[in-house]
Amino acid sequence: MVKKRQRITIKDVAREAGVSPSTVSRVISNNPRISRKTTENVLKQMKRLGYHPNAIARNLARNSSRTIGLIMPDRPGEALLNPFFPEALRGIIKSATKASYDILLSSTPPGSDDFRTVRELVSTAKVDGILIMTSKIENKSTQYLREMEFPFSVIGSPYKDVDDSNHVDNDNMQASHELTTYLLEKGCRRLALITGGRFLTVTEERIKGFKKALEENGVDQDDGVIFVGDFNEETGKKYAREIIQSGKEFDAVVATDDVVAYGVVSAFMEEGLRVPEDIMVAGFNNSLLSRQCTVPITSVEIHADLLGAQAVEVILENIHKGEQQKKRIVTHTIYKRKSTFD
Amino acid sequence: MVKKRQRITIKDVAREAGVSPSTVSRVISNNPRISRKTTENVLKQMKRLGYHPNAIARNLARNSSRTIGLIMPDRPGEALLNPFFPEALRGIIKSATKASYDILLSSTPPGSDDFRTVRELVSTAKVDGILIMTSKIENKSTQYLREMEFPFSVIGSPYKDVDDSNHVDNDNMQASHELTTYLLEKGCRRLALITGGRFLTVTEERIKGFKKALEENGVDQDDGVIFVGDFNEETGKKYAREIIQSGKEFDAVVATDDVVAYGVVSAFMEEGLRVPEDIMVAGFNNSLLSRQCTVPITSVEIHADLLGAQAVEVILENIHKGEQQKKRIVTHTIYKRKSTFD
DNA sequence: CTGAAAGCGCTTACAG
DNA sequence: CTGAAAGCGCTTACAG
Repeated sequence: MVKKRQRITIKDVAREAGVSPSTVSRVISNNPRISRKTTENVLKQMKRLGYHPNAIARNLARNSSRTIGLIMPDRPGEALLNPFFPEALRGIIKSATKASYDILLSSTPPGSDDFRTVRELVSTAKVDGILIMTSKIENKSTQYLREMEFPFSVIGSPYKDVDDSNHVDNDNMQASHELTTYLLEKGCRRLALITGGRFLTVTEERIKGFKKALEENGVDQDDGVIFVGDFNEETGKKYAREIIQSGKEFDAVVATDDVVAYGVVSAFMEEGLRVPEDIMVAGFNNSLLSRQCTVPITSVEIHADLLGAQAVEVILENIHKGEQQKKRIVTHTIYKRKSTFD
Repeated sequence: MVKKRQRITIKDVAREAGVSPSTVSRVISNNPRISRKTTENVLKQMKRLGYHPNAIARNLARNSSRTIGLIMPDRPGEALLNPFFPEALRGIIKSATKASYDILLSSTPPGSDDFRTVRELVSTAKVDGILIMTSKIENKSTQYLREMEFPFSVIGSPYKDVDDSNHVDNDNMQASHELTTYLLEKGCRRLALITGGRFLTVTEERIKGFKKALEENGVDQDDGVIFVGDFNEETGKKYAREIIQSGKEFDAVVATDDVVAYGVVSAFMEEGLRVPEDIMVAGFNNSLLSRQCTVPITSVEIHADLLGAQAVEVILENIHKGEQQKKRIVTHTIYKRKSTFD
């Protein structure tokens, strides 16, 4: 058995300092009504005894945990490998730390789902707020949290046309619009867009931006073709081949993730097409891959770390002011590279 | 303000079920001494009232948090981008979930250090065990945890020749030995090894394995040159150029991380060398990059997810049996690819 | 400026 | 098989 060290409590400090536990407690929480002399004396004893307040007892008494629960992407396997995740995590930790909040990585058991985890976190009082990293259009969890008036925020856009409080996202329509416009300005006229699943809000937004740019530039909608796939290399390769075989002489491909764009470039090169000379390619997320592959790929940086940091701040405001925050937008940046002649 | 929902407590359930709070508590914890009839009745009331035990109160009473504190790599910025991290995290979460433990991502404020975070976690009783993801040779934190007899484990090898309890690692010497032997069997005779900093145990181990393989195959030690650098592409490029300029006709390079190996390959190709025809290259970590770059790179898979999962189990055994576990070894696998003619 | 007391919501020996 | 009581280590109105 682990040796039971005798925990030093507030009572021990009180006894040694010759004051009451209440006073010690007030010193801990910097209550200004305690005299300077008493404060110093108590602090001295705390130090001498090596006292540290027990967070759990404090949480119980205060009815708050100073902890934010993190709901990770559904399929951690894949999602964790996307650099978006660690970058967002970094922002989350940074913001939480600044406010002295901890992050609880709660565990969704296999066979279970997010919603269950969310309810569990709320009902057991383990956390003061919940940060959801998925961004499906449908979301029982956010509905539930809203009903319970429990502080939360979502990275991405959880629902369409319903309500847009408590989430943090890029302006995906605008980003897609800018990227497409940039390609049109480069002279491209037949563009393909490869997206993720249509159940993702981000997909819908990027399609809108893509179409809008075509329209504004007088490009026939039929020359803007949309392919729906997954966030992996295979999707890129598959559609690249389709694009070649279509015989429609595309001159640009926009992919919704760099790994997809990478697959597109690879397949083109295998088939003897040159990027960017024969066809331009651009992606999203500005990942390591987009920077380091043979033909560096133009890509939209979405600033995942800021998304994470802002999401935490939304929760904190929700906790402290009880406000359901409006949607917060994080800026994006297009990094222009060789795959589009830059 | 957030609406204060009246929390349903054990007392409410007790009242409705016509029993004492003690009995309800026993039902919650599946105490077998409670009669079947009482149990059913209590469960029914719990359900009817929507009761969920308060984890914080429970933790205080039990003097345990059922939470494991995770100490992330020092410089989260860089480290989080290494795929090792998310993969290990996945294993950690999986193992913790299975045992119904939560993970606390504790925040090391900037300007502070790991050790401080560790002490804070221990002294505030926020966690029952600590998992350290860094693996320096020197480590105040592990010393401290050992002295306090506080359950912990480390991924990697924290110290040399001192004590080897409570950590989980690959057999880095063996892995390096195997990889080197494989290259020697391919006919290579002048090998370069590019490592990370010498303060890392993994560096020392891989150097040992490298040298041992050379020795066993009667290759002159002078033909096995060691370069010390960082875990990035630049290191690879820099030493690749040195290798070319040395005029020593190297025929293989082993890099301690795929991103370094990638830099090596890039620089060689820029200089007109062919990989693998002119020189072979191999790396460690079997990252996406090693699989997806133009010349796929032979790499050692270290199974980061298993390292994470095992690290959690070591902590759990430490918590429950009080045993300082011996070192646990996780297997590795060499993936042979084009960069070494496979 | 400080203390006595009640309370946060559980658990668990002890007694029956 | 079940209950009354004490306790986990804090916080915080209330009173002075």
